Amino acid sequence: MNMMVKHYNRDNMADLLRRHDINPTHQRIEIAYALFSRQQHLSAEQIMAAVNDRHSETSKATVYNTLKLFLDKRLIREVIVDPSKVFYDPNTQGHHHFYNTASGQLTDIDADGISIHGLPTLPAGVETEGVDIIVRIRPTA
Amino acid sequence: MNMMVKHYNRDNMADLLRRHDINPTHQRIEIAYALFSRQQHLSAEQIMAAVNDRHSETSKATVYNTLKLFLDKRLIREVIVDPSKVFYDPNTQGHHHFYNTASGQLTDIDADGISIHGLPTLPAGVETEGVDIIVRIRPTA
DNA sequence: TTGAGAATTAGACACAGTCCAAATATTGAA
DNA sequence: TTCAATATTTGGACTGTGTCTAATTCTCAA
Repeated sequence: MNMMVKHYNRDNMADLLRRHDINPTHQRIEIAYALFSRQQHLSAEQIMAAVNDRHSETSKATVYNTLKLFLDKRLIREVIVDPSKVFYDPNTQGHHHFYNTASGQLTDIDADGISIHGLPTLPAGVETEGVDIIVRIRPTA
Repeated sequence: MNMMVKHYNRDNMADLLRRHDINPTHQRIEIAYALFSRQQHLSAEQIMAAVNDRHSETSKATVYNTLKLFLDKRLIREVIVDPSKVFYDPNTQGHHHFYNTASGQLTDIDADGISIHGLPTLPAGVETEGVDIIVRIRPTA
């Protein structure tokens, strides 16, 4: 559990970026802030809207470039559950998801206390990047 | 385990469709046959290519309509691991996936012998549609 | 101050998937 | 068999994510 940071502001965003080997530019700070201050799953489109709330400041290309950079530096995760768009998740701690296929609603499941038994050994030459459990749910029939 | 059907041909495809409350048209039989005879994960584009191998017979709209119908009737499953396209899976038996994020390779993991402990209870008014485990792997660093 | 590398940008582009109204096929009642 | 109602398929325009590129702007060390 990351108990250290209780409150996110633009200053500790810069520190966070530096710690992940990312040059903290204005745009990168805004994008990180959008994700970390909300602690939610956001799509690229939602992030762009959040960042350009008042004045248009950050281009679509930069949003996508930056999200890819953050992924690369392991600052955020991708959540791929919706066939039409990717969600970006500021929580890189182990956790899983409920996904309501009717509403598109995505909810965290804390990984603490969850265990999986019986997974086969990995093929040679590869390592595990992560294990995602997605519990797909729907309104009771 | 579905031990009954060992070999798939267009005739038992029609039966299979009827059993799932699907009117077996030419196009639907071809699409079902493409998936079930291969027993693989295919994208819509791959299915269209398979079905229109010799002569162009089935339109893009029909491929998408039909896949949606098959999903609805629980004849096939969607596998959502690739941000750019959906895969369709003729295997609706419980199973999970290795997903190689570098190559896009998708491999089945039989669900037999795999158990998950500690999942929280479901929110009210919903039921589980399925539990997917995706083990994301990458070439060793 | 300068210039080289890093970052950002607008906008064209790619492409999976959707939508629609017209055409075609199927069915069943008479 | 015929006809009309219904179900299905179709081409093609369209949407919305996400990518690419060449030009611009920023940063910072010398």
